[in-house]
Amino acid sequence: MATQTRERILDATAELFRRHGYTGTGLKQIVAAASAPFGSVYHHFPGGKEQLGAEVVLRSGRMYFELFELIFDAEPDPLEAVRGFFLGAGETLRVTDYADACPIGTVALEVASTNEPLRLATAEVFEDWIVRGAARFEGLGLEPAAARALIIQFVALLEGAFMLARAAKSLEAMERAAEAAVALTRAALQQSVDTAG
Amino acid sequence: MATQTRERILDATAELFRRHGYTGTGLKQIVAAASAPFGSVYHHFPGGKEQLGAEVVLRSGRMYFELFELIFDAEPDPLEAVRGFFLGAGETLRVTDYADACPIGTVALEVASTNEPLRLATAEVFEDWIVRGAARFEGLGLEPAAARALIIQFVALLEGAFMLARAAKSLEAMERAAEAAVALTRAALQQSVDTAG
DNA sequence: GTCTATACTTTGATAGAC
DNA sequence: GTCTATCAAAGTATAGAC
Repeated sequence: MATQTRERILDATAELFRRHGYTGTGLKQIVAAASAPFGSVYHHFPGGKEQLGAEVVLRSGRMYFELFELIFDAEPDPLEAVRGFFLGAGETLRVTDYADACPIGTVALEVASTNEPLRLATAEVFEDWIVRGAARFEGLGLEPAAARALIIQFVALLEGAFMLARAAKSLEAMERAAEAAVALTRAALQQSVDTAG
Repeated sequence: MATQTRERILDATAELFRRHGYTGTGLKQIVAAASAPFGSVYHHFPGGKEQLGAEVVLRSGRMYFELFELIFDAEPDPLEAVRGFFLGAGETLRVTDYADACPIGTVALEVASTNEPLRLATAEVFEDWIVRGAARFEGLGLEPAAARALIIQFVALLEGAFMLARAAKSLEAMERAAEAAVALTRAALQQSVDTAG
């Protein structure tokens, strides 16, 4: 079915983007990994590689935020949820030999100055994470500005830790990032209690 | 002179890596930007693009750490130095229309799973920053483990903030990263005083 | 030794057979 | 509508003129 081919192409592209980035991933590589004929890329994505890339970025962004929500729904203690999210990302990294990190981060740095439609797609994903993540922290009593600041610091720590961990093939940076995120969250929650009280 | 050509090639490559990344930068693009004949790349870098890339990564790593030391030598208050370093990086980003970030970060994510010599070069740079940065914080009274943790968190925050800032073409993430770095530093210094006292 | 011309591969994209 | 054959351009690398 056509939809299945489309799905396979999107999945294969996301996988390849994580390992090789946007410019490092060829359309021929993609159709080979998706077991699809070459022409099907342009059938399903008339805009070519750029359109396919943008859809993969947006789709991956949604999937990662769902994972974030899953963990925060399951863990009542926000500090433990924060720790669990970072260490879970680290565990995925480790079991895939430090290959499966965030497909958006790599693409974001590559295209920021060269491909405006794709830059906008990465910016949209990050802003969506920030807005929806901030809403969660507001639910814990944080002021809007404090909640937004905290989630921005999370994303920066997470993406930076992905970079360091993949380069070193070590979880050390992810563990230190987890500790920083927990400390920042604890301080923000404490601050909100002090202000309210 | 031969050395000048070599320098021009290294400078041009570093500049292009920041904007287009490793796979996105072609050798033809490099020699054009450096006003050098094509053959001179292989004359000065017999290992081709890979050797050139590794040298650029190591060289850029040294330059960025020198900048870090310059700022920390000039500012006696460590909290102000931390803030100044992050905001200075943000200012450079802004005046270059969010193009001139860290040439190592982009390359690091691209090559982590595809080019082992280059991955090792990026890992070497990050580890060098961490070791030498930690030495500075130990000088302020931090335990070795605490100093190492703090500088790792800095680098993660900085690289992550570069990513978010370039995607959004906004300094917001860099400003929040600066605040996080200052807060983490303040807490670490306080902790070391408490322990010593 | 500096540089030019070229070889060979792979890229994104398209036209047209079936 | 699915897929194959092919395009022009750009990629890295090399051979050889001067």
